[in-house]
Amino acid sequence: MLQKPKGTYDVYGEYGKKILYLEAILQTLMEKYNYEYFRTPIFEASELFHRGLGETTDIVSKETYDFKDRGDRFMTLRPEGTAGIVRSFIENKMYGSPNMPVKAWYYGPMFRYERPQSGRFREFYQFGVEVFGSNDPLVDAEVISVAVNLFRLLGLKGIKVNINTLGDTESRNNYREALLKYFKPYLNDLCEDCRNRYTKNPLRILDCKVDADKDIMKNAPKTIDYLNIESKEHFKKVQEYLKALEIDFEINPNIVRGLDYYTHTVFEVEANIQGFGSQNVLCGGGRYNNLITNLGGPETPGVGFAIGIERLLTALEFEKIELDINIGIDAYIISMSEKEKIEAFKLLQNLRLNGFNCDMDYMNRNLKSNFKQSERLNAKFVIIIGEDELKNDILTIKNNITKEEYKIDSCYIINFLDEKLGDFDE
RNA sequence: GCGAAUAUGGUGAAGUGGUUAACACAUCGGAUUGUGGCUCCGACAUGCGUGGGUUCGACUCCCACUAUUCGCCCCA
Repeated sequence: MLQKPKGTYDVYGEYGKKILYLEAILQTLMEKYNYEYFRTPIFEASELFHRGLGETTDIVSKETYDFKDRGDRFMTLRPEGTAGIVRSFIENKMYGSPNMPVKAWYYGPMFRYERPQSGRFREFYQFGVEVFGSNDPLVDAEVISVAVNLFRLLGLKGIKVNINTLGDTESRNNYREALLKYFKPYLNDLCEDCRNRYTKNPLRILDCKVDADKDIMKNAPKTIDYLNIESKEHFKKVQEYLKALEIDFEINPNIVRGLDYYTHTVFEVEANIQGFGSQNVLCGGGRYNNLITNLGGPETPGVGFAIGIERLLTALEFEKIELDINIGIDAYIISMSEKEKIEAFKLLQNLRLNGFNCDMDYMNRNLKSNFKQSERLNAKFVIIIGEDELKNDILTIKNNITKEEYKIDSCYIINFLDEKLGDFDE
């Protein structure tokens, strides 16, 4: 049997409704924040991600979907959203826009070649925002607030915001040096992964889970101690603004994030659900003041985050949060025999054009099966057209919940449904 | 890339080295029911992930592969 590729999934049924509902929420939320919708290509020149995310990051070195197109160009399925948006920002010369900052949001599939596990896929969806052009710590706080307010809006409790700062380039480099110097004598005491990280990405040693409890870790230099005055001030302001928005946060010096482009604020938003493990991190992001120049644009500050949609939906399920999705149809039409079918079909279209969600039998079911089908579809009303109905130009309509049955003139059906469906809303 | 578990019909599953692979749900047909939802009767795996091997004989034992799930790494 043909199967879907590893790490992908099909969307249909109830899950499909949830996705559409969530997408609608994202859209209205971003309208409120006055962010602009961006959609960039799903594949880009490989170079974009190599330069954007950093050659040595795991995502680029072992997780990208790469291919050569028929013109021998190296292409990569996007593993994350930021690089593409930044490319678009530069290519469309938005840095010249009079209404800075440019506030962008995006939503779409990302691809990473990884072993799938709970809440992790090879094709997965991310929702994210990016703000370009303002170095104001207020923007850091606003971006965090977008994520937090989305989670609040959906009804997630126990949201935890962890923040840290890497400082500006100078601070970050100083800190990196300090870390290398600090860990050098202890290299043999660290796990194999950490020894690897030492050369590749020393900051990541800090959030190692294996060595987390060792004293070496606890006494390691903290980013906070290596900040220059401006960086310190920036971080202080971010906290101030977060407090102003009544967003609880914790400073976690071990959050360093895996991508090379971060400077200053980095943050993660956790769901804090028991048994959810590493999936708890629903959102990650931070400020990246060097990324735009790395990709060939003018010096422009930026800050953003990404949220994993599959994780978010799984979290909602774990927390037994029901989304307000529309289940069922207003009416299901049954014709007793072939003779009434065309009337049923006409009625079906008429009702649909008048705004009702309805359906009819396409399978020539018998009456019994049709009633079953109406229940499967969660139809509020069943409309029956038989010989009598056809002859007298009336309809038999049954409330599928109260089982009350009515016979009405077919010309009143719209009014009837309008009135009766109103009762359902009360 | 590393580690672990699992793999029987549409679904959930039971099962023994040996002629017909339980059971339940779902589905379909029929009986009954004042137009279905209860009850009753009937149908429904040419096959037990794929390929090898052991055996007189394997769904049941062994090996390989594949897939799924979970964890690690990393990330969202």
